Amino acid sequence: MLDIKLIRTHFDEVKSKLETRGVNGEELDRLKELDENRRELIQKSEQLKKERNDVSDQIAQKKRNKENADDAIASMKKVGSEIKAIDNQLEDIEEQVKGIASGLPNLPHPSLPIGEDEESNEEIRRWGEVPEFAFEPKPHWDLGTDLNILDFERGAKVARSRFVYYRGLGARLERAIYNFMLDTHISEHGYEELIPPYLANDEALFGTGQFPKFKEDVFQVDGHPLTLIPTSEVPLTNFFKDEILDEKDLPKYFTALSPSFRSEAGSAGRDTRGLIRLHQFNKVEMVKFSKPEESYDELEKMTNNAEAILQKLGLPYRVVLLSTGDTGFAAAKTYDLEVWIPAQNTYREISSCSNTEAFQARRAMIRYRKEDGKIDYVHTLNGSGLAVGRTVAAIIENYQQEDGSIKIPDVLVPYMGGVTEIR
RNA sequence: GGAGAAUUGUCCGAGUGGCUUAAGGAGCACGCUUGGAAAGCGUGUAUACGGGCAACCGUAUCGAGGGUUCGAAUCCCUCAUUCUCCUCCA
Repeated sequence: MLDIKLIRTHFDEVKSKLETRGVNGEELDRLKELDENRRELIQKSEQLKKERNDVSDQIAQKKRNKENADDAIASMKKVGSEIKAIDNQLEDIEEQVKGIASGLPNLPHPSLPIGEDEESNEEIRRWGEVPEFAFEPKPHWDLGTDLNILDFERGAKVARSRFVYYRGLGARLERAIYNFMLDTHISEHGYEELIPPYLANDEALFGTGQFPKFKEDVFQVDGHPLTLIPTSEVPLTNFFKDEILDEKDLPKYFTALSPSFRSEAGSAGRDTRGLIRLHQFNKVEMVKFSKPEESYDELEKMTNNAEAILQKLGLPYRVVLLSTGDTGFAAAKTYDLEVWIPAQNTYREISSCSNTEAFQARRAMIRYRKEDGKIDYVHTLNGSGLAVGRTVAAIIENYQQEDGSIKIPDVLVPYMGGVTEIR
């Protein structure tokens, strides 16, 4: 959610910035009109309430003195119904204001390249050597199926398409990877580990920005006001929902492993094979709560934390700064980490690190008290560190050998009980 | 799932329709006192929204949302959470 006062005072600036993100300017004109209307009604209503409070005191006084107060009571009866009428109108307008305001994306940070989509994204840096194979590299779904460590057919049989079973050393590899990731973040990067709820209520999903606009992307539990989390960003960020933190407790870092559930409505036909786009996948998430003035430093550090995982795993990747049009709803600035996928001869997203500034904090009411006693919204950041399934895919493909076996990256060998390859 | 009790400010806690602008206490901050500290005394101590350059003023908030009333922390309804007992369960 954007600051309504900012929209009020810097209207044209906000409007043109949001237009770079594909927002229709007319919506903002309407919002401005509603906001003015709203403030007028608030003043009317509050003035009448003051009158009612004052006269009620007088009535109480008279009653105590055993005097007659019928006239005052009669006139307050009228004021009461006036207040009710105005408040009803106000409620209606506030609903409309919230309807528009909660659907507006965050303002883009000035450093973003301006553009409609991923075509305008800017590559920041590359790391690692893209492997040269003396043979035709196979896609991970063929390698995984042949090695009997991934079973997509049975996943589809028991659930539906886009679900998978990991088997044997495949399951162990997944577990090795996420344990390695969590251990690295908690012991080298200063994060506190959480195991969060995997279902969240509507308020939490509103807080991080999935609701009300992106309901079709998630799985909701029939008969319960709960949704399967599409990312543990939801329970991690909402951990401090409605709380006022102390400045000395900032920055605060959380990490968690969780499954993520996504309906993938609208992605029919894309990545239909393999581990890249499933309805359920494991992800190690990083979330930070930061003072506003430090949040962009924290974003760089968080991105580096995610990169450290790829580097230790020896997976080549590049860092991409998303354009205004490609940046997600809640984010002011996002770096994507894209890992090399040999069989597709391209880089594919494996992490996304964002600073949402106060956008989520305002929705979830996460604030902090400064040294001087003043209260302000924190900045929240989130990033994948990393998507575990896609990491498995990247390892299978980048570490494949001519005979179809997979070499295990050195850092994972201890987590694999000494296993150095899968064959 | 069934029965009962509870939810008040930073914390504890009083408060069954109007002298409650939420008593009292603790904590915290500042001041007085002191050689210094403790004790004592005094003052202050929430959040949101609206108005105002500001000082400040107004409105709302006693778990949440509705309702009754001129007026609700207080009465009524719905819901959430916590605790106790039963049931079930890993």
